[in-house]
Amino acid sequence: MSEGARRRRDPQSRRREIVAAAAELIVEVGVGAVTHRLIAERAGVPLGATTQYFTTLDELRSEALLCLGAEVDARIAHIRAVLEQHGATPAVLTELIQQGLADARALAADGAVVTAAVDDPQLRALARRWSEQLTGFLVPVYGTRRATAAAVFIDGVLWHARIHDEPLSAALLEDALTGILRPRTDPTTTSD
Amino acid sequence: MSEGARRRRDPQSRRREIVAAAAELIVEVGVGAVTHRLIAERAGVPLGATTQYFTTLDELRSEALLCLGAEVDARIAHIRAVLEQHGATPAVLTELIQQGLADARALAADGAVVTAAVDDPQLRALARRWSEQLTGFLVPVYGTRRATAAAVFIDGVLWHARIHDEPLSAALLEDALTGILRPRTDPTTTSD
Amino acid sequence: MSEGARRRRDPQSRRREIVAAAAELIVEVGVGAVTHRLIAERAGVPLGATTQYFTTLDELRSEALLCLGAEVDARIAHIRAVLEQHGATPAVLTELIQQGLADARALAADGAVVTAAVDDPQLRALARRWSEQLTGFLVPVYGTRRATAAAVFIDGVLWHARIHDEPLSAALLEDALTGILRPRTDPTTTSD
Amino acid sequence: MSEGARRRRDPQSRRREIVAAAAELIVEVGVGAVTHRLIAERAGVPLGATTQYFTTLDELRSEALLCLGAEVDARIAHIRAVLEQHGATPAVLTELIQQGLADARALAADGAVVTAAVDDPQLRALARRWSEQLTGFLVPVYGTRRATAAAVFIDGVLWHARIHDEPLSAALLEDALTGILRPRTDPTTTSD
DNA sequence: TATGAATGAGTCTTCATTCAT
DNA sequence: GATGAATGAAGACTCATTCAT
Repeated sequence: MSEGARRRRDPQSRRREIVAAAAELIVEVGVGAVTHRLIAERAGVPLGATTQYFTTLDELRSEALLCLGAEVDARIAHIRAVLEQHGATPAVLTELIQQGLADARALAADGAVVTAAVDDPQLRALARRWSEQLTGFLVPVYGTRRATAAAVFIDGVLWHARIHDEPLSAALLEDALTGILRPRTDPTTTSD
Repeated sequence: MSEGARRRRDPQSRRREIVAAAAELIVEVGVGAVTHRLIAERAGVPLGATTQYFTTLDELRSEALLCLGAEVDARIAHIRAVLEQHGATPAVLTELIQQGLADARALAADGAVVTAAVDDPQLRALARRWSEQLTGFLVPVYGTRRATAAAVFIDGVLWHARIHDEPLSAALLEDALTGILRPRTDPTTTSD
Repeated sequence: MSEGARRRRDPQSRRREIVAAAAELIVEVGVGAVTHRLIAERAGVPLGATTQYFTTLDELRSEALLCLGAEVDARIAHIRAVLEQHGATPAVLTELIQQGLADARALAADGAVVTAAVDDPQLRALARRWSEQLTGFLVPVYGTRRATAAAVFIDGVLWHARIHDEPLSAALLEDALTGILRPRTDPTTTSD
Repeated sequence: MSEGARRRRDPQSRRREIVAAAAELIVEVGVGAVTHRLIAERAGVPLGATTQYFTTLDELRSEALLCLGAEVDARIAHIRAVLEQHGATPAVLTELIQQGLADARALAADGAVVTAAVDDPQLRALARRWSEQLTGFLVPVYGTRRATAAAVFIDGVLWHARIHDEPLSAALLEDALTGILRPRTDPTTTSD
């Protein structure tokens, strides 16, 4: 009847809220520091709710990481749209990177997923998706090799941002991407 | 005499063993998962020994991270030597990267330091040293901008290796580095 | 069902039992010697229960001390009632003191509070309450100065009892109180 | 040869220093908070020295408490001298009390002894000495009963000072002592 | 003899997980 | 089903005491 009661009738959304809270916390405090209590408080649900929907904290953590992976997908969708509309030129990529760097939360979220993936084989596929998809957008234009190299460089840029205070300049980014993506003069090795 | 006998008294090396055990564990399970118990077991010392030499687990962790940092320095010294002897060409860099990727332990150690640095301001300087030094070697030849870009790319390569099973090909690395480090045709922006 | 069965769920009274156990122990072994384990054992609850209800041992200690303070208040209420009914004469006070001395547990409890208060500024107010209230009852009859002096003397009597085996005689108490509370012959300093 | 060597040749004085350090610490942090390490640091001796001279921490603590008792004796000697020279009048006693209250360290030291004595039967005799001796000085003049009452009052004054910020006035002290020590008008109960 | 390293018992505290209500 | 109380296993840390050197 009341709002509280209404909410209680929707286990599905409560579950989602818990996962979302866990995901937030993973980004904020690291995957190893999330606890049932922390999650319950953040989600605004009783402690028991966090064990009701998830057999194990580990399971909840995994689902939260999956949720962060979904966020990555959302950001990739945006990138794909921009690349399709404006073309995958170094200038456009540079602009996209700079937008990405400006979103500290997203940067931290991606970092958390990758960090967790290093130690957890199950997460590796998730962590790879970001660069795989980005590579996928670039392959039709530049071929697998250069596309991969560009994605690798962009990953390097993101890690640079996580441990430096000064961001890399647009000029640096664009120059490097231009160099990476330029056609080879030797036609025997053009793309693969 | 009996099994309860105290261990030999050699504080210096015991301390070193504990730090080494902690460093190993940081690399293996991540900086947030090391505990006194784990370290004591790995080092083969009683639990109390890990608290005798270090006021705080945090202090022990820091020292272990410093120890990993020293390893990084050792690797950098090797890189510098090679670059000075053979020249900092894309081919030589590629060869060095591939050597680096072959040492899974070193790769994981560097990753652990960087990962820890993301959340700990005190470690950021340590984590930056690797790319700063590498950049420093390249600056005299390529200028700051391209040197930095190359270092960023190489960091990207290392992160790629941490979450992929198949390594990047030498051709990809060399092509990309060649592109990143090539002289600009536009003389107004050559180096900085 | 089996021996591993959880205890009944009655948080309120369980909390009270823990505080009561802590209070008992403070009286018995001193505020500095109470530990979670000791309290848990005395209260007949598992160790974890003592930390579930109180964030900190300090918090538990405070609550126990408060609880002892409440006992003091109860005794004071009794004293007030007697004084109001029979008048605050030396004879009545002497009788009350002797009743107080007969209750070894109460004597020890008051001592524990005062002892703890010496080192802990937050407890000082609590420790002062006893003599302040007693003084308050006497002020209307004898004025602040003599009332305070009488309370101070009575405190001395209680401390005497804590470290002596033989109690002070009623005659001694009554004589001293008579002397302390007698009207001054010099009218210039009568009461204040 | 050096000063350090000379000191090492005098185990007796080193022992004394350790006991003195322990006594200081008991007064400062309470009898339950002294540790070997704390004592060693305060005394400026190596940790091992504190276990070399005393089988047990408890033994060291006891000796330190004895040492505090000796300090009490020294203060009593002073009091005796003053009382013998100026007479044990309320005015002289008041002056002495006020001197005593001004020495916060001594006040704390006496308190520590009494507090420890409450829980430790072995110390009770020590704790009683102060008031017994004071009583002894007054008995020849006032008789046992009034002398005891005065000593009890003075103890009350000292405890008052330990938990109040404002000291009792000289007028209050002198009035009370005058009342306690005055000759009884009824000759049947004069002294005992 | 003097020192301080070695050890393990014990302290507070946090939590995952279970399960009574 | 939903809640949060219950429990015990760790975790970090401190220290008395022992004993090699």
